[in-house]
Amino acid sequence: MTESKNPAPKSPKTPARPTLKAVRGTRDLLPDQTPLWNHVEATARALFARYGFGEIRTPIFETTELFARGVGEETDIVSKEMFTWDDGERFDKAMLYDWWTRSSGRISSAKQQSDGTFDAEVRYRSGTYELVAFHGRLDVETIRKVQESQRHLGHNPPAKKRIVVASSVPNKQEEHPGPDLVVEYAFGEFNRSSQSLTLRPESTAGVVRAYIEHQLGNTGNLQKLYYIGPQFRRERPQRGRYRQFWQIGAEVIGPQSSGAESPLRDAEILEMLASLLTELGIRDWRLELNSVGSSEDRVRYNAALRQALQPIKHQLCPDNQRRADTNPLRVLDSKDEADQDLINALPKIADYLGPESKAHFDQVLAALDACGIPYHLNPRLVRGLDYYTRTTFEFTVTTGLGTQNALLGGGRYDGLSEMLGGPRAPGIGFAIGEDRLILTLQAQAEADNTSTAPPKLDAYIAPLAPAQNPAALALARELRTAGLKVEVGDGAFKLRKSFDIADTLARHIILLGEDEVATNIATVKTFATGEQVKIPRAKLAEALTGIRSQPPNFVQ
RNA sequence: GCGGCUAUAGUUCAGUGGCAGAACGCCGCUCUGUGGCAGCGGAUGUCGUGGGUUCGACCCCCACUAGCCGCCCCA
Repeated sequence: MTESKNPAPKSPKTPARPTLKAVRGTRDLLPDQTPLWNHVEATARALFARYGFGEIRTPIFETTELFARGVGEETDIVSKEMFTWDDGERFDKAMLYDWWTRSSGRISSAKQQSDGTFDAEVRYRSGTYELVAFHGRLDVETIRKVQESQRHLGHNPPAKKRIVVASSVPNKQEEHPGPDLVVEYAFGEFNRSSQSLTLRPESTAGVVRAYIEHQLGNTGNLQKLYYIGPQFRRERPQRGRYRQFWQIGAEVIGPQSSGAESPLRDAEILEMLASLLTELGIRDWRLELNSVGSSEDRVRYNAALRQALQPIKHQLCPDNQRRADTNPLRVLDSKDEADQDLINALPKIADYLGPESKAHFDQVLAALDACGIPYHLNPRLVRGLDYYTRTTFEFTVTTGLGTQNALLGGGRYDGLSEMLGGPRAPGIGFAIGEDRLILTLQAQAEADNTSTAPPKLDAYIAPLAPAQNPAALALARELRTAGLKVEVGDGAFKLRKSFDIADTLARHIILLGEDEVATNIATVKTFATGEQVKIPRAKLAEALTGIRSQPPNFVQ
């Protein structure tokens, strides 16, 4: 951008142009990071495929209503932690006028003001007078005037003198300008073309919406779906917590006849997650497991909890006192030291499970035992989203996350599809916090003194003079075509510099001077050994492939 | 949303109410087809932004912004 054409008037102190930065809670992943991310994602994709999962990609924004109904209106996520905006047209006076003009009737009077707004109008609509005031407030005087003008035009005022006013004041209310008149303000109607949209704070609701919308249940088959993508929550950034964060998740959902409700599915998901973490090299993970029962069980338990909390409430911290009233289940989540004993003494959900829920949970545990998957029953694991039923779980780790030690979480959501207006479709799913997974891998690698740095290139081609540049690029093309990872230097570089660069980037340096180009025999030096050999061009690719070391694992 | 800590060179960080610093990195030279070591030389900053106190502020005070950590909550 040139900026000198119209220089701003000189001020004694030219204010510095603020540097543009990634917005709060978002970040860039640079090439030294992305290989690890890709490794994680590729590992997950390959593993999910072995379990019969297919990828689903849903939009990163949905209607706000989807999350309100799915995740739960009263959850913190929906009530205060989403990126939500109004997608409607801007509400202004010109738009109001346009809307009324298009929608019905004729406009009997419209006095346009110099500023482009309109004073007042009246028209018939559905048997009543409707008066539209775009400008200023309605008073009795205005209304009388309008009624007068209607009579002059030969209209009789309707018997029922209810006047609907398009108001730019959002609070709908009524006024009584006179004994025979009621003025009703209608604001909401003019927003009807707008829609509240939200960047997805999680993906399960969107996936289930897609399941319903595309009638995947009608196939009769179990749907096994996975996704990898960004999510958005408007929270205060912290370690492992970003406003745009990434989740790797999967859902198993289907009609009851497909076996979607089987405890085997719960156990399979958990076993798959254990395999994934192990395959990624995550050590010391811990599976916390609980059953929050069916929705009926939960109602009974909630009641019991409220009752048990009532007498001891005053002994709890203020936060827990509040939760005791609003959402007793969340008291169980509390980390408040002083309250722990009291909380541990509260009734356990396990004692309130109906026979079906109990049997379901027992079968999950039996399948996990058969697979040799270790788990810890945690009667206080209730989780934050409204839609969870029966099995809920969390995998935690001890390395790298500080207090944000939950690596992934999930559970069963047997009623979610119905909540979204869909068919009965029990399901279970999970979401891995990919940012946290990466942090854990990096912290582990650091503890082990191993590197998560991307592997080096196979070769760096150093032309010794600008005259060899074309030959260098031609050779690079040849080697790259053969599948080697190659960088090309520049003949303008001094040899010392070429060596320096080459050593940081690649395992081999290929020297290309006049001799090498003339004879088609390259000089190749291996940094690890210091060994230098002459290799004919025709055998170069093969030779470099042969001495390529194993690609290092990211995490050992 | 609340609380604590932090913000100085590309990076990691010292620093003092009175000339802006180190290490690493970067560039050059010693050394024109053989680097990593060593020596010598060099560049780089509106000291986060805005205001205030002061003869004088990177330093003290206030506000803002951002980051980190914790709370809330969550993956």
